[in-house]
Amino acid sequence: MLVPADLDVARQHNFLLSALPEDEWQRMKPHLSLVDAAVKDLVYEAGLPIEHVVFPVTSVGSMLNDIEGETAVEVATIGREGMAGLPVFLGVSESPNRVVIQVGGALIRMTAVDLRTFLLGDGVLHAQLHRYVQATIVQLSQNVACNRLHSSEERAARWLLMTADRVGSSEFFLTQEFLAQMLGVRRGTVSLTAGVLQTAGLISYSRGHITITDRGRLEEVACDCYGIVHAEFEQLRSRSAEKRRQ
Amino acid sequence: MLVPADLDVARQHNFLLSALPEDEWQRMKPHLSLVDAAVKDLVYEAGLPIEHVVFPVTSVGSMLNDIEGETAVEVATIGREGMAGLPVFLGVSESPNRVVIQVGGALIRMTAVDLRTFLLGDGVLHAQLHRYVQATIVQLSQNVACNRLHSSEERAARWLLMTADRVGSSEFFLTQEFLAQMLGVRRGTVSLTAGVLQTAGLISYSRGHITITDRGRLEEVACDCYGIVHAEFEQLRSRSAEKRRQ
DNA sequence: GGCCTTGTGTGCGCCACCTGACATACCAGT
DNA sequence: ACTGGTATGTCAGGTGGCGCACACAAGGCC
Repeated sequence: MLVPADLDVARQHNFLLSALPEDEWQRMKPHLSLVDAAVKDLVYEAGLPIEHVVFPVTSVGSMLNDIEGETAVEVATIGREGMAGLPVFLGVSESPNRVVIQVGGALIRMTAVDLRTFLLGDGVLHAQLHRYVQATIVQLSQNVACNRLHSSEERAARWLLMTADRVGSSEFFLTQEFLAQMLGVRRGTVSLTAGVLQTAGLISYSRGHITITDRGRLEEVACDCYGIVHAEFEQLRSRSAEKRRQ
Repeated sequence: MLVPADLDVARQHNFLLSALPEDEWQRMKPHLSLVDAAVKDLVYEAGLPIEHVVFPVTSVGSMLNDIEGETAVEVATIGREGMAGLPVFLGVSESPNRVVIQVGGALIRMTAVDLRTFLLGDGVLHAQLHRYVQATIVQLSQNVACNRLHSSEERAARWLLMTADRVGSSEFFLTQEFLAQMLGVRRGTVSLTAGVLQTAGLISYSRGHITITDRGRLEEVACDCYGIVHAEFEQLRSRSAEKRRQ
């Protein structure tokens, strides 16, 4: 995943930023910085004031919920369709959740203070973020039901598809240990279900490098939650594209 | 649960509305109607345009997610701390979720169109709703993790406490069948776990009428998710009270 | 009073997943 | 080549909740 040369190139990858009219983008630009993030980098910590908001470019973030005495569980994924740090937009400085980088790559960063002052102007970004909040709520609510009713295999397949969408590639890095945390299951379970998927020829992996080899059949294995959440973000994307053309 | 005489009385029960300055409230009032809702009434359907938004007064709503070929699961609870119909506020006319009345009672209703035009003025309600969206996101993300990691007993205890908070009473109506749907488990499981709680003297129930008899010990049985979500909404409430005093 | 609907108790085989190891394979550094 | 860390495979015992069924009880309606 190559890192874009400058902000203007990077911007094109993020749906929220690419939808902005030129003047709004120019006003924002001085407050942005292009950063290369590595896996496990912390975007913001639970219970502490959020310093920066982040617009993923080629990286992908995970919103995690730490349950006391348990492993963390991923509650939402944040890719180039959105922004990490919604609480800042919503007028709250912190949240009980943590956001970490799940797939390394480029991202655009802005301080929480700058975002707040910028939003007072009340432009297109404000409306875009509203749509994104809605899509996030849909994703979260789908995750609630999915985690309750679907098997670890369905969820694993779904998770792989969603991540592939977000990195824009059918191969990326992730260990079984990591996937286990995302899904909220033991690594042993992942080893088992991933093994089944590999034997069936849907994916192939080795030491953290995973490739989706048969996307069509993987979609069949995944639960409908994938399609529902995908549709929601697809709608967001097309609306952004529309905005851009105006 | 008595139904308030008029809008001004009802307003006092809803945290979002009670936080509004007098002039904003007076502007809103002509567009509101006070309604008495019964259990299982539909607030809005999944996938269809949302006609009304709803501010619960003494009633409680459930945001449900219908999984194909499965029973629905409650993904969020909506009580007098908030509003049903966030998509409208967020600029989207529909969502894949459904909202139904879980505990009957009074609610204040407004058409989606009226809310949209009213919000153009950009007053206190706008800011209040932002805070509420954040609290809702916290609730949802907690539900994701909770549904994955906690036992049906912990979740049942938690759910009872949250509902009691929202109706403002330690007794209310709900059948095992209903609770099973909310928790996303079989009724047999609820019969079992509820039986344990009753034998232990924490609750007592009969044919849909349930009473929390030992709140303290019920809190011990419930998972921490209760405390976390409760704290988030408590913060929202206290901020609303602050606004009102200004 | 007798019906029917609705709410609740309960039983049993079954399976996904947990818990907690231990064993192997691959890679990097020296 | 040796070593230590990391990624993965695997296993055996345990359990929570599923799936499905049947029985019973309490109230509402005729």
